[in-house]
Amino acid sequence: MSLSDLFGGDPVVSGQQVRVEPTQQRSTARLSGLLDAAAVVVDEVGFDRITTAMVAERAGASIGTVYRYYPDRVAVLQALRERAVLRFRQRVVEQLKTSGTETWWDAVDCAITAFVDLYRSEPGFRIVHFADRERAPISGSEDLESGYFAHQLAGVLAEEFGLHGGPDLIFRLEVAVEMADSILSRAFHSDPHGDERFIAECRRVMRDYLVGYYGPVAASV
Amino acid sequence: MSLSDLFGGDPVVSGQQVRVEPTQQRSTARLSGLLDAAAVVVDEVGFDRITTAMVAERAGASIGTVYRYYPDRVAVLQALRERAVLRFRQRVVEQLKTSGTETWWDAVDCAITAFVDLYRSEPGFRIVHFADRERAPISGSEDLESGYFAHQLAGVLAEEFGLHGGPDLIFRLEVAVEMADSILSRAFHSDPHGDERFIAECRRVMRDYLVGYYGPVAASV
DNA sequence: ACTTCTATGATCGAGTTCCGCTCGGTGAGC
DNA sequence: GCTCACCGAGCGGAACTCGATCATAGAAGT
Repeated sequence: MSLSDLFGGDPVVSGQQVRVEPTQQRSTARLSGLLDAAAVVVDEVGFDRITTAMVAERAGASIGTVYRYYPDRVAVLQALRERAVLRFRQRVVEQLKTSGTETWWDAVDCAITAFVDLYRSEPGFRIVHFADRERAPISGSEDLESGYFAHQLAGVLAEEFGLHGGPDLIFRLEVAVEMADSILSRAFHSDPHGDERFIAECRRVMRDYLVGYYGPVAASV
Repeated sequence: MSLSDLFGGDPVVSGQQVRVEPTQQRSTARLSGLLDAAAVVVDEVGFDRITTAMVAERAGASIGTVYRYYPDRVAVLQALRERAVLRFRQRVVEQLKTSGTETWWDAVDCAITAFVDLYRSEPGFRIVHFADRERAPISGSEDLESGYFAHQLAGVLAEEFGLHGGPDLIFRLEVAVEMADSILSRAFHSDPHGDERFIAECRRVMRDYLVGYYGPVAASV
């Protein structure tokens, strides 16, 4: 169970994301082009002022092309969100490899950093956010992005740093992810670069919360 | 500065909420009837599948009536949210009066309880949530519901329980409110009655977080 | 290899449907 | 009778469809 396995792959949440999987080369470019356009437009006009026509025009495509790939307006934004989350995971993996990761806190800290970077660099992410509660299926915990991510992170922390795994760890991590997401969302609400006070407080809260259960960082079990 | 002053009144956020303030008796009933209908419908079909026609029909009114009171579709949902938040404040005041409130923690605990009650009893609140980040003005902290509420709560805690007031207290309370909102949202996502594990964890997190800054509950100051 | 040739993927955009919202006309309250 | 409240057909615009048209990959022929 490598890091790439844990953090790669499709999110569980995705209903049928695209109507037709593109096979030709140009269409793959179209698809990502549509999402790029959607990202820019959603940043400019907001979540519910965005129209399919805007996205199409910005991407240099026609309306029909948008609907070839996405069943409706919101599906486009959902896809945008999912792509961003995928990039988040990749960034976490990247940072876990490069920076020396010795304790479980280093890993969590990496995730927070990646999250912040994502908010800063990914257009539209401020709007679509990390988890979409609205149209997630109302069943198990893993159907939520936070739950899914918590699940994965629990795997890493248990395997790589010997934290005691199991449902308790997953539960606490899900709580942690929810908290981090909300504080960081707040940090970026009024400040495109992220209010450092909230970001710092987020790290502190995460650390205190998890240390409370899993002991000081230095002597992780 | 009494409790009722602090928690009553209109939220700062509200743009023009209603177009015309109703003067006759029946129209007041219509207005709340519209919100009741909106609450039920939004629970059934979700935030962006709800149509003004649905609300009108469910309330036994016509389209025109909806638009007499609310400028657009989202304003209805915003009004629904604001009414719910108002009820929340009233509930907090009520509980602060009835249950013996001796320490600052009692007050915070009351707020959490009221929040949980609100999620349980207020239709549509699961969907419209506590704070509406999307269309809140992007400026100061008090423009957000969480910031506004934190501000008020800070006033109470400082005045009534002698906590050291000022911007730091407000900041920490805003972080606390954001965390509580997210954890409780999660608690109610898949369980209409609220997952007790998340609710309990919410209390614990709040307590630990605030105790870290303001000392043990027994010896407040 | 190099060129057709063709099945199918991809694109387009006018047209349809549906929804948000207006407004002039009608009824109810003071 | 004067104003407030209500209605609902109708308008504009956005979501979404669908058959016609173009592009591409890869097979078949030379």
